[in-house]
Amino acid sequence: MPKETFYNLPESKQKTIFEAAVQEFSTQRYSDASINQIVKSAGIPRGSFYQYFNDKADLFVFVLEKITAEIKAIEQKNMADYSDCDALTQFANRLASTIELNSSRPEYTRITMIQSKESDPFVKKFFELQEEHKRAVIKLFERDKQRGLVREDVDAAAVIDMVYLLSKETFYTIGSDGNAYQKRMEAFLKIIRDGIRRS
Amino acid sequence: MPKETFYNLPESKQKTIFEAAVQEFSTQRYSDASINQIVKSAGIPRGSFYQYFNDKADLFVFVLEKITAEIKAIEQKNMADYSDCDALTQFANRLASTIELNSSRPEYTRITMIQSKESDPFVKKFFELQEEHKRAVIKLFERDKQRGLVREDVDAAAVIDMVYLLSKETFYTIGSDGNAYQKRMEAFLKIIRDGIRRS
DNA sequence: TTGTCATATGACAGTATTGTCATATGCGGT
DNA sequence: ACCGCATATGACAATACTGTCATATGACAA
Repeated sequence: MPKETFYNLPESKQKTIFEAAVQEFSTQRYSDASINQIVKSAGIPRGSFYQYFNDKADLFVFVLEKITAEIKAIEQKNMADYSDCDALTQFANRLASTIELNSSRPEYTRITMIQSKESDPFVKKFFELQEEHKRAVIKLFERDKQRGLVREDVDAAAVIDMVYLLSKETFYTIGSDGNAYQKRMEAFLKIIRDGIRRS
Repeated sequence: MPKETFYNLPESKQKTIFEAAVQEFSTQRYSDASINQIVKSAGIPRGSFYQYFNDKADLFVFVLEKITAEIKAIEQKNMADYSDCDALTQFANRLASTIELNSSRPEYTRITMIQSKESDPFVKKFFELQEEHKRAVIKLFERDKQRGLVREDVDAAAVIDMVYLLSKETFYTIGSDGNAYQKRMEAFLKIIRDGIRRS
């Protein structure tokens, strides 16, 4: 948590520091990210930084919480439009929300891409698929099975893990090009859809 | 390439240094790996290291080439037994060779796991699916289509990318537990198989 | 004007890294 | 016994990083 002094700062200065941090964390892994670089880019003295934040971890959490909040907001918004679709479509759509953010704030998604490769458990936990979310999607699969869209024997958890993993990695490698991502994921999803469909 | 002085060393000492490097690269990413740590663990003075190798990259290439050669050897051996299987089975089997190595030399697979997350392009290129391999597997898919095992409209390249990606990531997250890996990959492969099968 | 207090600042200590280099060592041949 | 050469060695320079701390600054209140 940033110190009180940070919140006492004029908002413009808060933003300058935040943006400098975003810039650094979107190009360097957490462990490689340099406070020196951030203060230089924000144009504040090194000493001041430690007046605002306890340490690098403090800043990192601050930045990531702000970003994940934005992603969640977009996800929520998109969720509504798809509430009647099959489980796979809904899940894939939720993942695609990141792509939407990519057009307005590409640095945010770059942070996701870079930091999700960090092995430090402290960083890792920000990028794990929440068990709670997973359970919700499994429920959707149950509904699909009852509807007769999906075969009874399909391992829903495996499908979810698969799609999550494919999406994350595809996004990581293809990165900025939202169209290419969508196209590739469609190819993957087609195969999976055919694999779980009731014939 | 190691310098001549390295190869002039008694083999036991060469091995000691190699093992020390394996130890370091199996626990630290390339950029974080420390020559200091390696020479300490090998029990040689820092100056000597630079007598044997030009720099860290030199050592890294040496270690990785040795390891990939071993993996390839196991792959070749396993290939033969599966030459009549369908493309997916053969490809999955080839990937599983890593698992076999895992039981005899778990450090080697740990290197694969850790270093494949490195963003440095110099490191990255060691872990890319070779285009040449990919083409070979696509040919196998063509055969499967002719045999009537696989639907004509299936995008073979997508299937390969998918399986490669899933395998790599599953191995990375599950890691040491070969059984769990196999089980998980079977769940994934079942879905894909059903997705590409000719009904 | 003076005093107080939050904040600003950059020098500093401590630590780690890589690659170089001058010198020491020891072995093989003469 | 001696010489020369390949190799062994650790001190060193250069660099980068984090977090701390004593002091400077400037705003506001009395």
